[in-house]
Amino acid sequence: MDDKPASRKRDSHATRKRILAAAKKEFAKKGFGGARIDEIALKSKANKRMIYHYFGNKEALFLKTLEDAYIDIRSAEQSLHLTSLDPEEALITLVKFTWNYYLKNPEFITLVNSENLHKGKHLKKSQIIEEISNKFVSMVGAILDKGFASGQFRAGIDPVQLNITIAAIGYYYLTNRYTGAIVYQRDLDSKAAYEERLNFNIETILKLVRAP
Amino acid sequence: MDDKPASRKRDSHATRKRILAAAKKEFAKKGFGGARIDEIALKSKANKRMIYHYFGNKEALFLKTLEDAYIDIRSAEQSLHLTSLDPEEALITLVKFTWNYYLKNPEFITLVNSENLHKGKHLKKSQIIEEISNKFVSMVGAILDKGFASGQFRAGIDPVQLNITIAAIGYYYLTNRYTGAIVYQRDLDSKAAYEERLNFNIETILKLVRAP
DNA sequence: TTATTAATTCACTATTTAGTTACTTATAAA
DNA sequence: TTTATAAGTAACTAAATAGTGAATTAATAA
Repeated sequence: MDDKPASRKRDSHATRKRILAAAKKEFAKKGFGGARIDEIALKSKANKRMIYHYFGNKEALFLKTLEDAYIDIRSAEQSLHLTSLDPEEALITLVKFTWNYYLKNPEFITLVNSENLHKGKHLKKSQIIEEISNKFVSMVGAILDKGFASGQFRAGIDPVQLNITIAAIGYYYLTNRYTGAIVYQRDLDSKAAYEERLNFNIETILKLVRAP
Repeated sequence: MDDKPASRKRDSHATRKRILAAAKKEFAKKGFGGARIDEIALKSKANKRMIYHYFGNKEALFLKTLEDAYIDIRSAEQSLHLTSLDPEEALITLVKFTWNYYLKNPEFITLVNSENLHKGKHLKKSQIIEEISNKFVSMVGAILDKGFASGQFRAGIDPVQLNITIAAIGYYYLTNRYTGAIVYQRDLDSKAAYEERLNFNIETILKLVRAP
């Protein structure tokens, strides 16, 4: 009758996953310094000892959490297959994707912020990040080349600066929407506000790249 | 002869200032959660008890630190007297100022990041922020109006979105330059890199506002 | 069945932490 | 000089914190 085995009482894979999921939330919510290992143990329903058993210490756990976050966004970007689109359409898609990814994965932003607060000391130790980032930059470079060849884009646009700008205009708005709402005395956190900002961002990028 | 009084052994004003200066550094370096009151006491050469005497608790000290940071940048902006400049020149000046302020006051960025991690809970309690921010937004609005009247700028640009964008393209680059250097495998932290980015940012803003 | 391996738990520690109690002492006004 | 006020200090606490030693127990291979 019951073809599912009784839920395993010992499952290192599942335990690791639960720990990483809880760590992502905790680090994202409170930053590296504010995050508590005891809280991660509690939320993951793992014994605290297991965190040290699998990940070593708080810093190594943070690095693994951060690596996973980068792997997730980069593989999502790859699956957009932007190079097969019309160049302008490709950039619009990228701006939209970036915005929506940040919006739906707020942990990504706060993890990266926390890592930058520590001047990249954890990520520097990572083996995997450079590889997955390379593909991404060259993809945007290819879009720019294609757009220049077709006469849609102007020449000499640096793909790294463009990438940074695409990230910046979404990332900054979302990460700073709480102080922004106070400073600008405007609701920046509603569906309508999100839509307005995304349209503004698309316009910004298109005006930046279009041939005169 | 000696018209300066011998340095007072009791000087509440000086002590408050030393505490605030140390708090700014400590909160900026480690975030709210990572900052340590004992460290602030040590660095300010004040007794820890004085911190609680003058500021109440860690959260209130953080709010005061943050308020001072906002007051500083807003008053510096006011003294640019942008509205008396040619509109395009005014925007270029603002982009340059914003960039250089962030560059020379890295604490501002990390304090604001930390506050946003906590969803603005401290700044919400502030009385003073809204007042000083109002002036700023209307100043940029006035520049845009003037530029439209002269035919230099296009119509319908939202000053709040423009402000956010001007901040974003500088802020994001600088706050994320450590992970950025790893991801993009490029030195983002040199004088040449700064200059390149600032020029790119000026270009971005001008292309965004210029009349077609 | 037995031995081995590894997942898991429990109880613990040394240190750090925000915040406090109770005190001393310099300053300035009356 | 006296006295009130406020600046400053020392010693403390209760709770939290990252990290550990050692035992227990479930799964698996021999």
